[in-house]
Amino acid sequence: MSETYGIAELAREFDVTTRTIRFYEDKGLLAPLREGQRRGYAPRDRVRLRLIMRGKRRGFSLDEIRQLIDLYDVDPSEVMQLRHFLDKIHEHKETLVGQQKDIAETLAEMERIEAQCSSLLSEKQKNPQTAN
Amino acid sequence: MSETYGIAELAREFDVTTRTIRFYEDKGLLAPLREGQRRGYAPRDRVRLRLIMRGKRRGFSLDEIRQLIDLYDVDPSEVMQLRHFLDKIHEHKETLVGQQKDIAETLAEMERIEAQCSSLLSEKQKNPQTAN
DNA sequence: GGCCCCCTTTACGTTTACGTCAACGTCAGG
DNA sequence: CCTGACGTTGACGTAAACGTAAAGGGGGCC
Repeated sequence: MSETYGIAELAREFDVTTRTIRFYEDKGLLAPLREGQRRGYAPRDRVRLRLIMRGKRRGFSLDEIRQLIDLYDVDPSEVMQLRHFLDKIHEHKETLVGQQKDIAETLAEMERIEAQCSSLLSEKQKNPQTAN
Repeated sequence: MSETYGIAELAREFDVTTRTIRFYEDKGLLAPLREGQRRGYAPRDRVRLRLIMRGKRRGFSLDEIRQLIDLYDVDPSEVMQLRHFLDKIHEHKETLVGQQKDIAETLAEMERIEAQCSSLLSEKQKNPQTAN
């Protein structure tokens, strides 16, 4: 009834080990409820875990990820330094835009190589004997 | 006259230590010339190093990065398995597209938070006394 | 009761990506 | 000749991010 997930459940859903999930808790990335001894994961923990995975895919360290999660987590009604908060958001946005540029460049190069390569392939299929 | 860089020179340019550069060589990511005992880095090595840094920023392991560099490095006239090569490119492209999506999502959320936050800020500036 | 499954903590092992230190060669300048 | 900057290899150290094994509690069910 309490609408919480077990650790194994969560682990299966995100395709990680329970060890990993506990490790994240150790590092302050997750903070599940305790039902007696057991951990109880609420929907918000699932959201957090999703954020963690997304961060990892982009190569952030767990430490960086924790800071980012904290951005999501701030209760705006209690924020003392809204400006400072906005600054951090701006910073992160710039990082993201930089990464987008990086990726776009790489993608462009990939497609250049790809085109060059597949034209070569079709050429070989026409006259397989021709060296050079 | 030989147009090569010293290791320290390169290290300064990319803001890494010489140790790091030698480490990359150990891992097969760089292959500088040898001038006697010393390493001589040609422009192509600089290009490689730039690729390495870009890969790292996106969270790829050195091993993955080596494979990607090899993609750039293949001499098309000697490629035996063009198809396999194209497959790898496709794979990598999909990873990149996935990352783009990740970033786009995050950016959207950042802007949502930002808007919400800055509207709160302007509200507080109008009547600073009002709690809640 | 016996078995299975899920959960717990503690603790040591592993891989990656370097840092750090030792011990030594080499060459230019004073 | 001495110092100092720069270079070399080799070996050991370390932080991050888990894996893995040990040792055990608790519940369900047949």
